[in-house]
Amino acid sequence: MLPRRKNQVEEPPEQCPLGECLSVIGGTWTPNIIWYLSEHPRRFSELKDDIPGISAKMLTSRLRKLEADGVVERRVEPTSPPSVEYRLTDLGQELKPAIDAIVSVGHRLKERRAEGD
Amino acid sequence: MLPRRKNQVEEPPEQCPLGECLSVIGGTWTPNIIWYLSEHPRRFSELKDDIPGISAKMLTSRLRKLEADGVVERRVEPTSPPSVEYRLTDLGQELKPAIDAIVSVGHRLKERRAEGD
DNA sequence: CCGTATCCCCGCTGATACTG
DNA sequence: CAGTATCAGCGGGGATACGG
Repeated sequence: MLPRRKNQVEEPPEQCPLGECLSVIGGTWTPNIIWYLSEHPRRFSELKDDIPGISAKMLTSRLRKLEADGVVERRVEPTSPPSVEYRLTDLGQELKPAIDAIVSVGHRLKERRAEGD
Repeated sequence: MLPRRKNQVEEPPEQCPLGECLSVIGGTWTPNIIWYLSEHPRRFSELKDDIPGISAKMLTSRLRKLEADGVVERRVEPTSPPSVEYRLTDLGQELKPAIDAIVSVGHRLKERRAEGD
């Protein structure tokens, strides 16, 4: 039988660029990574240690995507034990207000639920 | 007048409640739905028409989840042609700053890419 | 008009083992 | 230390058909 080909749905014209930003910060671990990097640059293992539960694979995956999105810069220190530092780019810094806003409302959501909404 | 908010103390080693909020606005269509409802209440068909490409299934699914999250209220008008109106709750309104911040940075991401990033 | 039910693809994510 | 490779599972999301 013929392999059923998924209908190619054309991208819906986004009225507002919400998808643009959420495709950047929308992953499971991504916002946490950005949040930690927004404080200061960190090395791979530091991030892995700061974010309990994340696997090396996912951390790599997310960092690579963030690099591709131009929000994170990867800097290799050619020391004898190799060390790689990640930091937010200028563009990445612009995500901070959005992250902060999300954190803020996130707190209220938790409070609301704690109150037995 | 708003009651004075809790002091923003720095978060303990606990992770920031990004997931709390992103689990609410993190769906593919969810932010758009919230965005449109933040302007004014809309009916089911209006939303479906305003958001090109969304299926009834997803619209229902997202609206039900937003209801469960307490950010959207469903109001049935018992008219002869049945009509259902959705609107943001008070809690839902609190998401607007986050949405706005995301929209804002979303614009910059688009601009940045348009510049031949 | 306002949904529900079903099927199915595919990308995200985890676990584990391996490399420079 | 900083990753890569591979297998496997789950759940989001789309298409279609049907119900109130």
